[in-house]
Amino acid sequence: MFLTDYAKALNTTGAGLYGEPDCLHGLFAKQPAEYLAPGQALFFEGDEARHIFEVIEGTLRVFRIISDGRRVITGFLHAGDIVGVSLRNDYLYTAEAITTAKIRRLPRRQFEAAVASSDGLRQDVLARVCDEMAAAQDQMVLLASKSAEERICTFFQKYLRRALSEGSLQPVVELPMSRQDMADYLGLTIETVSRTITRLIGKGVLNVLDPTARHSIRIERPGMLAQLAGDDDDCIDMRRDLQAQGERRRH
Amino acid sequence: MFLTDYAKALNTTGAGLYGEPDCLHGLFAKQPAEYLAPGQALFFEGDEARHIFEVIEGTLRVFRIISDGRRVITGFLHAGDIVGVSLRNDYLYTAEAITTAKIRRLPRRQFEAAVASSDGLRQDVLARVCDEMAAAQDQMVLLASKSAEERICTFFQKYLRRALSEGSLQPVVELPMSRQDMADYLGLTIETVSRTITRLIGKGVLNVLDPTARHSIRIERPGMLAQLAGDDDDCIDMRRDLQAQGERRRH
DNA sequence: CGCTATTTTGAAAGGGCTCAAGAGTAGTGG
DNA sequence: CCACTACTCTTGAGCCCTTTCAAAATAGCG
Repeated sequence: MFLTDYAKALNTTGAGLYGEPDCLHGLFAKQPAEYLAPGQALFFEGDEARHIFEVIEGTLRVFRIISDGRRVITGFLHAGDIVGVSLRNDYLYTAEAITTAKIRRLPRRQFEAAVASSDGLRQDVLARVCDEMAAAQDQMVLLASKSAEERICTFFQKYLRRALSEGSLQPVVELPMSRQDMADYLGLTIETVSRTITRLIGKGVLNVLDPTARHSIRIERPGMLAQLAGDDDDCIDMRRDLQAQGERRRH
Repeated sequence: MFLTDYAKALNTTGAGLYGEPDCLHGLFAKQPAEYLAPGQALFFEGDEARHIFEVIEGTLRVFRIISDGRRVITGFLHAGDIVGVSLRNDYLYTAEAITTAKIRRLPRRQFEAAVASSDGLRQDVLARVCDEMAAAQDQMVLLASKSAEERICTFFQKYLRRALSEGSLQPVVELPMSRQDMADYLGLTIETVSRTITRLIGKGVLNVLDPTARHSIRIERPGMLAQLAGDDDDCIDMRRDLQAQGERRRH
């Protein structure tokens, strides 16, 4: 069975035999698509991590349930994301569809065989793991030090950037997730999220397009949003100085 | 020059030629040791990530300075830890010695060549990256949802586990870092850290061994510490039920 | 149109933060 | 040996932001 799997991996992924692009997307391209209904889980925390998944369409939330029953969302998955790479035996979290989602899956062994046999795939995997770690770091900084307003603005700014980089001509972010999802992701309560957004509307920073569609938000003042997000990069200049000070102090 | 590096990598690491153990530690073993004084930086956030490091002795803090000048510590490094793997072009954070530290370094290219040529090394790298992601997840959960007391207890518990697994016969944790370091790591202020520890001493959970050495802490009631840390695992049973409920609710 | 789920809004309480001062601990040099 | 200084840590009081609890408003859906 092991050998069969391995052979299949070599056949379907080709390891370069078919001249496929050396990227992960190509690996999944030939797998059948699967669909998840909103609220349906892709896998559960604690389950044996048998597959790696690529998200083709839709959005998923990745979360853990803690002892008091609350939910902590550690990230969202969007089209193009791969989930399950940086895991060992078991899934560390549950992944659940927010919208209807289209995904493809690959058995772990098959995935690993393909990656082991291709430099290009290895680089792609490494790059994605690096991005994942960078995102985790940013989230730690956000949770450790930012106010509710800064968290919300950082969140919107991230989605605004995504929308613009995907060619959107208008500064409008479509948020598939609920206010509760945002709260669980940002380490806040739903009330604080709601209140903060109301306050941002009051300041003229953003606006809800249509009361009917509270998930579409137009950013009226992107510059102000960036400021309120509170990670101005003009502090980089200060860092060396601060650290130099620290060293001087210590000696 | 590229070829030289690559050849050197193959020579020194052997890719199995010399039968070295297929682990990362072996990769670094032949590099010269370097020493860092307390407070000295190993590298700075934003620097080009030219090397991978292994910590041989001592403790380092890994942190970022945010725009308002505060410091967010995202982790500590101890003997046996490798730093710099899950990075791309630049270091995302500064790494700085807390105690005198002994480290070894390997040029990035050399490291990558060695890893590319050895299945064993690849597995080791993957395992470490997985651990790093798991730790980041745990930290996000801690920062998003735990009270000051829970954070402190979680922190002590982690160090207690480490001490016991390293063969310590007494429930004593030696904390090389300052209260300020703990605060910046746990997303609290130094005052809150201090007050919380005082309160825990009052409850009889722990004790500071010697006023002279405030960094040595004896855990008087490990069980109570675990409870107060607030991540009882008896909630796993509930998770399925809760999630099943969620699905029922949605349909 | 009526029901349910989600979101918003309000008032009160609490936990951690800020500001400020005090205590304990090296390290230095007379 | 002790005064002096610098630094870390502790303790105290008041305040502010977020949470909690409660209810109203709005949206989604059969």
